[in-house]
Amino acid sequence: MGITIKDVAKLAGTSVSAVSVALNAKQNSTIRLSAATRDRIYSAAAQLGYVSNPIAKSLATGKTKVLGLMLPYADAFIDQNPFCNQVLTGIMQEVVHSHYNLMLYTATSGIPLDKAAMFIDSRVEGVLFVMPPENSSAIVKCQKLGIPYVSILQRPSESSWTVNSDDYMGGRLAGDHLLKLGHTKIVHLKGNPDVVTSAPRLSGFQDALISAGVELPDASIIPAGFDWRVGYEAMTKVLEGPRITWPTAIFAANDLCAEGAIRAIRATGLSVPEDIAVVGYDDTWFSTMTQPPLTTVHMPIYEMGELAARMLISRLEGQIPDDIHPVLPVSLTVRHSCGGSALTGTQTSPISIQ
Amino acid sequence: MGITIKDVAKLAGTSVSAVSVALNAKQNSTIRLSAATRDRIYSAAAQLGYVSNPIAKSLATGKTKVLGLMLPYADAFIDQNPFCNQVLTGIMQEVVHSHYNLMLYTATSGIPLDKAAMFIDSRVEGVLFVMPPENSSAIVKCQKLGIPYVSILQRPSESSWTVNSDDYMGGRLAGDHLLKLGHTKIVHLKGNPDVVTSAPRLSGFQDALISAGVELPDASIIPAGFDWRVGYEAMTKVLEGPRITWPTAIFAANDLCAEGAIRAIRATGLSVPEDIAVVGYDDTWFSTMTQPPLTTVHMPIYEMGELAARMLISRLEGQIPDDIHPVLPVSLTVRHSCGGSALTGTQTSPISIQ
DNA sequence: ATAGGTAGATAAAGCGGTTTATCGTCAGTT
DNA sequence: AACTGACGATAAACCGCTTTATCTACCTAT
Repeated sequence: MGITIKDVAKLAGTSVSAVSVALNAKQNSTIRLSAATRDRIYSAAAQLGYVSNPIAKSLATGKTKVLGLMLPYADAFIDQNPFCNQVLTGIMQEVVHSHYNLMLYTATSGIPLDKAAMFIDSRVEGVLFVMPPENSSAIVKCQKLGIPYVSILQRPSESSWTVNSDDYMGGRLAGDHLLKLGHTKIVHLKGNPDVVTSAPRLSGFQDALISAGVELPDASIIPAGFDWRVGYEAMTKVLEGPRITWPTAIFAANDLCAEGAIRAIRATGLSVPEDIAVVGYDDTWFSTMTQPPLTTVHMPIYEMGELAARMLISRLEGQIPDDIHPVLPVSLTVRHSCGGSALTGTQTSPISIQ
Repeated sequence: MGITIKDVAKLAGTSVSAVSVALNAKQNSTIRLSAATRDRIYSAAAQLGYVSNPIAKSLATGKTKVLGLMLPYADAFIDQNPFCNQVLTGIMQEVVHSHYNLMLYTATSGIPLDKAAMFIDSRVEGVLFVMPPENSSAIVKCQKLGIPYVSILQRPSESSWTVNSDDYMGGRLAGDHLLKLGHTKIVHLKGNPDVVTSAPRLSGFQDALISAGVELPDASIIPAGFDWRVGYEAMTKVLEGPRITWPTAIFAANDLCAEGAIRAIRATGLSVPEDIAVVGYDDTWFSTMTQPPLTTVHMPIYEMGELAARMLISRLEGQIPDDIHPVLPVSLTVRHSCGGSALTGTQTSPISIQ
């Protein structure tokens, strides 16, 4: 503990500058060192077990080698939505293999947004956002301070680098699949309107039906959300209507919502997929856990995390990628919640922007 | 950007030392400032939008106000085990309300442990470990460097502060519950042997049976683990034996394992709880998701995260709590996987060490 | 013999704060 | 009138590292 560059210099019989240069293996330094001096410094450092103080280094260089990660509202997501965990895993994978560390922050209830934004003052070099709210004060702060950031699931814009997946195509795939299985009375349990994925998923779904000449009345688009409870409630309401109005298929906002719908369907004495087919969205580990396992739109969640982290890091290193608004392709994972097991394997989105 | 304490001093017409003292509201400082000077400094700082540079502050004070969190092996846990997410949420709750920030790290496959341990060198003031391996190099490093740490789910020892829950009692509650329902042929799907919770859960379970005079043959203790796949496989193996050997109840390593067991039971054409009752362990959100919802031992996971963070922070602030090896009480959450709905509500562990 | 160049290294000035030691000034004592 | 303290504030050292400017030999070309 407490071994500084000075101690190394003293033991090696050199100046601190020499030690600094040697240990950082600077190639473009104006300082030149003989091999002999280098070796003396190396062995002195090794002997003392020297490890450089990153704080001091940061102060001198202005670089902290720390990335920030802002996860959405804790109660609702981190805990109970596998999506966030998988994004986190992807990000971690990339971070662990880099020279950066990750500072974590969650927008928690009870904490004023301004305080949440303060974590940026702890001198992160860049920030990753997951599903940031429309006018996130944290994002505004980054912009004002000129701190680079990349958002996962945010509407692409001039000022932000974003990583998204092809939600429109996801909706389309879900619709096409159900149509192919012969369904025409389909209900969409719509996602939370202030999450950017909700609208394009609906559009894609609508277009699929339109292309097939199938009508989608407004009454078939039910506001729901991303956890199972709202899925349950929305579906229950649907099934409270007269029997003739019942759909034969459901396109749910996500897998959790689909699970809620399935429960509601079961509670009415109907079964999935025999009476009503259900398509989910996300394809996290959870979608294999439902009864029956979900046919669902696969999002490359892990990859989105990885890519966002990679983009941020390369940006910090001065590189600018070809595409700062990548949209990753989605596919359809067919399991058992829609029947129609004739279709096996996954069906990939034709669009494959990487 | 780049507004320093010097700028504030210049504008306020004072020295930098005055600014430093004023803005830190030091009460025990030898430096005294008049109210007038204080005000001039405050308004100068406000006018310039000054925010102190935490890096420089850290270098000067030797405190970084950063906590480290080491989560277990990413592939296996973060992603797919709700346990970790809930611990994280609890930790976050506490951290967000403190003056500390959280640096995240995961032991990932493919990263040598030594490198993983390096994140400690980024000058965290203290570290939280979740389920650290027996001889974690990161823990050894903390000990060597004198960095305080608190482990969640680690065997209590002189050298470590730990937070655990009452696993023995958990096993006991599970056993008692099944016995009360009349079961005598019970199989335990045992947890991974290198996770500390596995052994005490088994002991508690065994003691429950012994107290009731019920025999538990070695063959009824099946090595399994903490994800659904191993639960499925273990259960399948059990059901491959002759019908007479089939148990009437299962005590699973955790909820995921229980889910696997339920699937295996279903796959054999039997049903839960009618043919075989199943008790899980953890009681995360996932345990309400299974069919039927799990009767399970409730661990205060969120609270464990909170408590661990609180202990670490108070330790860093020089306080020593009464108990540095707290064992939180568990309880039994009765749902539907064991039938016996006569028993409702939860049954709390008599032991309640806080 | 002298100027110029280069290899090898060092001294010292930051980076932006904190904190100790020091310094006037003015009121109160003796 | 000289001494003591308290008050209010400042200068300067320091935290550990980076980096620019500087310096000394020594070698080479003219």
